Amino acid sequence: MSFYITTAISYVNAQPHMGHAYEAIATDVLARHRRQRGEDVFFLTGTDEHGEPVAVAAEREGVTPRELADRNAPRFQALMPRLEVSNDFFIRTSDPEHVAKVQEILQRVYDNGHVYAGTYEGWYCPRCADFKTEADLGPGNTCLIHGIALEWEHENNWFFRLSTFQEPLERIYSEQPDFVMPKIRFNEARSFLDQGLQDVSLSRARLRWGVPVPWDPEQVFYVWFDALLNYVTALSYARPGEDLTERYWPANFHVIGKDILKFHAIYWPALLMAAGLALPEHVLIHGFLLMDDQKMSKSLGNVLDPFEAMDKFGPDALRYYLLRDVSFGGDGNVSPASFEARYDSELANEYGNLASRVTAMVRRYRDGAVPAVDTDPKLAADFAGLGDQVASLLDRAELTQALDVIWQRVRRLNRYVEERAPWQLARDPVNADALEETLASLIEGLRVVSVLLFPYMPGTVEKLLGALGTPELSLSGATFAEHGPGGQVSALEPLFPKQS
RNA sequence: GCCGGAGUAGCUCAGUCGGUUAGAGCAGCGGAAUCAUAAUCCGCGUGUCGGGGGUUCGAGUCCCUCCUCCGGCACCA
Repeated sequence: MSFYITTAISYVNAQPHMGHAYEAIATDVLARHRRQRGEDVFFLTGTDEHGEPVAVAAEREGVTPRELADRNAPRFQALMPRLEVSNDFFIRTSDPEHVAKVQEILQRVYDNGHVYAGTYEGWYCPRCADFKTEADLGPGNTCLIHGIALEWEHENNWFFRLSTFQEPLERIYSEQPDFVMPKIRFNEARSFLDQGLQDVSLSRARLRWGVPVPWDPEQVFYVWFDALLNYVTALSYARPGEDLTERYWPANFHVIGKDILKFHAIYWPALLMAAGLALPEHVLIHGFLLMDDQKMSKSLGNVLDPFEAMDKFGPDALRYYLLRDVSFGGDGNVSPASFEARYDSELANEYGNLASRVTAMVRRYRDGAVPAVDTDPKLAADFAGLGDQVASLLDRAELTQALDVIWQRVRRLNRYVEERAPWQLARDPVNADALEETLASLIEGLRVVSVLLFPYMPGTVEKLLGALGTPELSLSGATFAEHGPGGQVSALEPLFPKQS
């Protein structure tokens, strides 16, 4: 069974920030979870490099657009391993293979009769070399950037017949209520659709930085059409000498931010239909990370810096925090203070310390040998069905809820330690059976929660499972066994050392 | 203006098909324990569930209305 998941591709006119990290992490959790299920996963991310804003930013800095892209794209690429993000390929839309494939697919759209020559009219700023939208007009139709009067100009463009896909799209929205998730975004997309679709321009005549239109080399494609197609083109060249398109297309999930909903929920399926390609199963929209209820922005200064956070606490702590503290799908506040509070109380005290105390007791009372005895059915009952529950929540992209049900078991295990008080049982050999049942049950419980936590905190979990001598990561193994695993526990450094 | 969300304990939020004394975490106060990263566990909440009205045996949960906040409403990546 194949599973293809993508993030949006990042625009290279700026630096990576927390929003990019957040999306990549969330997508990675879903990808790793599916691998745990034994599915054939392909996970794509990358950079979007063409278009006006890159050309403008490059000119401002006195470099070519390609130089700017070549400088910034590696920063996004380097972010992935630092975040422990397990993407299978990193696409750059300036890749020649992508460019050729975009031309091939859009030529097909043209041949299929979905493109026509038209004229775009609007307010044009000669300094910006760009048309302005209604929202960008200064008083008296002036340019907000340059303050000069705009000119009403027109440009010959190629147009995409988006309007002809009104009914097909309506059918998708009535037949697939989970095409766009969560529900609120689905409704937003549908209400957009209900207002009626108009054709959109497919090309730009005044811009050189883009994919040339094959039937009219004087123009380049509007960057969104070039960018969206990355999800398909990447499969054709990600593995040299192999075309993965048959194996993975259509995508199961496109994970994106709510700001680009329209392009993915309306334009993208229409474009795919025009090209005769299958549609993705789900478009999954996440919210924004806020600071003091405002959208994070560098100019405000007080941001939670992902690099700083990782330097101090490690990538797993950041991954955990973002998916734990912000209910996935909605907007949420993040701050250095709440990050450190979660780190101390949950990662260090609850999970990290649980691992420390349990492994220490096995080493202290049984020389590290995990008793191969039956586990406590009372504790096992509290783990019944957990793996299935997590899988079912993650099927619905409920990343925060899934993490919560796992975490309830972390807390359960700390309670169990107190209930059984192994240090008291250890004082009298008459309690040896009870002690061994307790230790075996705790090790088993710790193993199960850790396997389930793997998608969220891969590095930490691998370290812990290694110390437990049970490195198996498959989801089917995340079942609380009736019999303790036996084996040998080795020494374990604190998983999340206290920082202060 | 139209459409869609949200308004629940000091803070952050959960509350599925309307049903027993409205929940969790954090913070605070008190206690137990000592295996562990001084980490854990237990106990402690008289909340106008935004205001008002209605339906119902019964509403945070449905309907109406009002108030406040946020988002979408077409070619910015």
